[in-house]
Amino acid sequence: MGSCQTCVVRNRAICAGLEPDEVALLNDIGRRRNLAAGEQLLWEGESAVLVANVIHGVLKLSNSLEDGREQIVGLVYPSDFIGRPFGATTPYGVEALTDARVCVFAQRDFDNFAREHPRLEHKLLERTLTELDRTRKWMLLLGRKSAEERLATFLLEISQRMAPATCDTPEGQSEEFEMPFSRQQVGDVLGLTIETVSRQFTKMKRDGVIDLPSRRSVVIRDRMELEARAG
Amino acid sequence: MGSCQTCVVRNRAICAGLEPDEVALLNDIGRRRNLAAGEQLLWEGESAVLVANVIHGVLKLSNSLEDGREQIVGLVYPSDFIGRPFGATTPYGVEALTDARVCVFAQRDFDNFAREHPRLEHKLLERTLTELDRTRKWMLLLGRKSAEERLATFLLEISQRMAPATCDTPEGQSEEFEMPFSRQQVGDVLGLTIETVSRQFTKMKRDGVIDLPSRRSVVIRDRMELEARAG
DNA sequence: CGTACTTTTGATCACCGTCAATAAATGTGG
DNA sequence: CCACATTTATTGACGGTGATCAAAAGTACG
Repeated sequence: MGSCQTCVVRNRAICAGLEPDEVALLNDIGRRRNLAAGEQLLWEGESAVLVANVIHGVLKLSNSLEDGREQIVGLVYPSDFIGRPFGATTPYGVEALTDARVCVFAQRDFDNFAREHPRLEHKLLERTLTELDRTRKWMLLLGRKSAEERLATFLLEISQRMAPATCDTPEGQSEEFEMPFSRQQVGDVLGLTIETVSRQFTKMKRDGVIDLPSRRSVVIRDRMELEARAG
Repeated sequence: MGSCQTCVVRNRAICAGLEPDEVALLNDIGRRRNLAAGEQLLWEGESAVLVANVIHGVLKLSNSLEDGREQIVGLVYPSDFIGRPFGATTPYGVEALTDARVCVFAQRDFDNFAREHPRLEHKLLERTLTELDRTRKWMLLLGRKSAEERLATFLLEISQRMAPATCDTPEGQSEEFEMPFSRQQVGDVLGLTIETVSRQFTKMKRDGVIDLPSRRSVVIRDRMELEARAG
């Protein structure tokens, strides 16, 4: 079923930089799991039983209100970490947006391993700090940007995130990509309704900033203009 | 000028749980600094030169757009940690909302100390994970809640945060407190304009949910109703 | 007491949400 | 492979919430 030695994300995930014997130990306590698109891995508020690393696929982290309003609070890509170590409850739901493959650990096992391996904790700390920065930048979008600015910002962001999936360059941006999101999910990321998202897509296409060859594919025709519209 | 041994937040800040000799070392690399209300400690985008712990006072973390729109992305209270360890640039501005006292460290010194003291890194990791959870919960507010729900949620939150300042109980909530925020700053936290904030305050007062004895003081008259309005 | 700042209140408007209908894409069974 | 059902996205009409602009009231401070 695969091991850490052959893992495709071993150089980018938190496991990177561990000694071979440490990797072997981590291999023992983790196991691989496949998720179908739409399958839920963790539920908001449940006790925190497991953590995981993404091997491939895209997942969403979301918070909801009782009346059904939902906000996606994070998107998770290959090599990203999922879950809440050292905590009692999972603070958000986790659901696969595409078919995905993850490397899961019982939270207890992972916590113990982490405490004994400062190198791993350090990696996790750096990752968490980066994620906090990203999340706070997103708050500016949610609190202060218009619908057009939100969609433009979002398209620029995923054009970067989707790029490494196709080629091996760590940083880059592709002018043409498939979104792993439905319109509803784009709305849930941006704090907008599906109708507003659709109208903004149409407007940008009409203005020649982007092209929409199919439902979920986007072509950036004028990146400068898109950046200008991102606010 | 004060030392770690006599520090009022020593049992709650990241220093908690360190051995006496470790505390002494930390004492050597840090220094105290007083900030006047409105004084800026860090600027968004500048190189990350220092980190700090709050001893007393309240500070804001904020992101801005070129055109002046601002979003407060975090509020920092006594014993909280400020700054971006292990990073090149400070991702947000930090400004004192009240007169404040902080314990500052050169980022280099702090990073080195942290790497050599896993106990400290672990504390920092737990703190960062908790902060990330709190931040993500706030995204639901910014993305999906109405103005009334936002203000109600905010008042409930600060009634909790302000409580420990007056008494020694770690967890609690006071029905009467002074806000360290102007109306503009409340707006910057909630992603609303000052006028909308003011109108919502007036409405809640008119409805008997809260009372506003003075500019910055709030009395919660009907906590149940306030919770109902928080969504 | 006068000046400057903050907050409140009012009037108006625009953006985005809501509700509804249509269109397009996807899936299913004969 | 096509008819049909279902899901997803687009488009339209309309209304409400919150932003904007403007003025008045309240507060702080010399």
